[in-house]
Amino acid sequence: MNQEEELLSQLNDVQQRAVKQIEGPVMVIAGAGSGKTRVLTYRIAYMLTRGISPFQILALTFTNKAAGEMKERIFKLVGNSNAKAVSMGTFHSIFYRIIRVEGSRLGYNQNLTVYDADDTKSMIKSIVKEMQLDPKIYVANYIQNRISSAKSSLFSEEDYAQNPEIREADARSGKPLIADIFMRYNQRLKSANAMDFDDLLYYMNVLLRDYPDVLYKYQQRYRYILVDEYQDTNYAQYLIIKKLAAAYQNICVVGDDAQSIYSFRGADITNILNFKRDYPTCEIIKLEQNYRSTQNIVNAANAIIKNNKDQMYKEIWTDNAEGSKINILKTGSDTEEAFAIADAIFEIKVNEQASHSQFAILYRTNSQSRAIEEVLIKRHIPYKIYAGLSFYKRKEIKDLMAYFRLAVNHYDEESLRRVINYPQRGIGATSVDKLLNCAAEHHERMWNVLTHPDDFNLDVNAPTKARMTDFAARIQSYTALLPTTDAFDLAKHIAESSGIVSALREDPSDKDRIENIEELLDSIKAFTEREPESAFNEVTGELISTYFPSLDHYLETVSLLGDDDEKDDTEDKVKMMTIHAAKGLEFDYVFVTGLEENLFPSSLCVNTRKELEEERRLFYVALTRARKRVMLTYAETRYKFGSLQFAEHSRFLDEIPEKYLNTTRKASAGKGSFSKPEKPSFAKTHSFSVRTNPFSPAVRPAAPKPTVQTKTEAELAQIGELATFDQIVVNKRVYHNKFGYGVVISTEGFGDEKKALVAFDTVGNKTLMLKFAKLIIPK
DNA sequence: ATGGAGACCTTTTTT
DNA sequence: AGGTCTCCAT
Repeated sequence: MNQEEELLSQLNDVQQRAVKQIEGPVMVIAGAGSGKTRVLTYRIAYMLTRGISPFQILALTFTNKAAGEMKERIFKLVGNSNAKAVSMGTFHSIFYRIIRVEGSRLGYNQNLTVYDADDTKSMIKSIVKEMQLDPKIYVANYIQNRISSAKSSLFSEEDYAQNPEIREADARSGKPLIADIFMRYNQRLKSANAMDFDDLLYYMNVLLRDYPDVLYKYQQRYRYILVDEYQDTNYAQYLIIKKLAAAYQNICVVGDDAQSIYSFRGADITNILNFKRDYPTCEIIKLEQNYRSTQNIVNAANAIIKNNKDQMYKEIWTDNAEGSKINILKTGSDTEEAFAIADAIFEIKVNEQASHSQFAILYRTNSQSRAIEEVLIKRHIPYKIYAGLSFYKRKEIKDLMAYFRLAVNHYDEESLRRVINYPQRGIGATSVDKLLNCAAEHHERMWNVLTHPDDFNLDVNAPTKARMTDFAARIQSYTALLPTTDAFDLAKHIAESSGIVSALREDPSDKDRIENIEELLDSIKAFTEREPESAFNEVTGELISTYFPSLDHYLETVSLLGDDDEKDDTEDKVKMMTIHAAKGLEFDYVFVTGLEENLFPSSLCVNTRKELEEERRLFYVALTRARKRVMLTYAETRYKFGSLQFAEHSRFLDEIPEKYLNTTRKASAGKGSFSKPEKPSFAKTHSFSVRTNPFSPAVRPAAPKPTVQTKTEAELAQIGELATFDQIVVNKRVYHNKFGYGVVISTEGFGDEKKALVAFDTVGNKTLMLKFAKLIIPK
């Protein structure tokens, strides 16, 4: 067999079609677990074996991880040398490279800095302050969102300011000045020689729109274009692809409309739904065979997604075994939910000889992880939370990187403001403010005022001025070292001479931070030693022989990196993450937790059909992560923002046909540790009551009517029996003659000294001395 | 200038 | 509950 035949022999018929159709527009609808990555990588490998130049191939992904994995797999198929020259990466990283080459046309210079969400947020805050607006009305997050959505839809700041709908919407929301903020925001970015993430896409569009030679160049260069996760593209991405592909029309998009879960970030599902309209001659190939999950899981997931109106027809099926039915596990509280999960993990581990690493616990929101984490610790179950704070977002890392950035780009004001007095060097807030105002008055960059204070009559005292000059000189000394000192040596030099490390050494509690800095330096070391990933001239494809691993190159590669999330599969740990984070991954045993109304679906996403359908797709994604088994859990009570909330089970649970479930959903009386004999509970009587109005401020489900008047002995007897001290345990539902219904949160002490903290539905938390408080256990 | 106490605000988030 | 931000007291 030749290489080509060998590649094809490893694919099913439909996959082969998707791989072989390399000319013309192709859309591959890849159901969950249908071998999407396989098709993409084999397609590229196939093109290479057919003699297509790797320089002509552009493969776009959403995550660095996806790009990395694909690269690795292609290397394995066709060898390093050929595959390396394929332009494969995230939208942002590929366009960032092009913008660095072409940026002078946009008024940017080579040392372009990319501002991350933290940078832009702090910039917005500072603009709001500068404009003397109320930061409680002009909330940074909100403004950030408005600007980001605008840019993703290719609205310039003028478009934004002039669009009547936008003006009206902003006026109605009491924030008529967002357009002005937007304008200043862009001015600041430009003056800082910086772009935000959205700009990388926005300006790429500008280049292709306004410079026909640029359009022509990249159309000629990228004759074969592949796009992963096409359902997640926003308008800016969509249009770039469309323009680049216009000349040769060799465009292959791969995606699954059923797994579109990022519309809140501007992803536009209509891009995939309208592909046929954009490319009437396109071939549509559906990968419908699922290789991942059992029949039960596939069928249940199909049944769920059928409830969505916006979708492309497809019939996902599998040859795999029927498999276990799905378990639904109802518990009294978030803590009980966690214990039930721990029990189930233990049981499955024993019964099916599974290892911890085969389990994943998924949730809608990160905040749900804590209760689970606490219990897993108690039960000595090793776990790893994939979440939240990226390494690069840690304060000490950002601080040090700010020095790096400033050394490369003196106009990077966010970095300048961050480190001008860190570590403390006697340039306090007042002085910085003076510097800022002075720069603003003269329409000058902060850096220029800093280095020439007298030219601008900067009003600070002589010692402060000297400290400022010192600081600038220090940064300049770093800049001078850039061309000759490699990234690691310079980074190390900066870490030490800037005083960051010594400042951290002073406080023993900062030991972790020092370790993080060491870790960063290690990774920079690895960068300097690594063979350059793309030492090609982006335009000509020429090999660049004079590549030097400098700190500015390091910043270029790292500025678009999320977390390295060493997905150490070797570690035998249960994995915990949000469902969003789980997309694209698979596990043998999957717990989907918190299946409660207002949590999943989220209370913020049930107002429109589109929102609800996205939540449903999210549920679909969650289910289809599992190879062998799915366990769905929900709790009747849960702490939310510190207070106890009652919950109904999620409507999604009702959408799973009974035949795929292990137990009847109302009374989980089956065997196995998931099921608990159902005790008379609050939820049983109330969980099917009328849904609460999502618009009403009281999100919590209807609680029993507050008892204003105290009741007689006889009436109390109707409610339940007087509790003994022993019966008062955590999560127990109780009734108090004055405070009404509540749930025990914690207890303390024993016998006559025993106290209980009770969360009452109407009057909040009370600590009660049990020998005085006559608590009743409701029937 | 700096730190501690209170007020405030909470989704998901590939880049 | 917990993290972040602001403001006031030192």
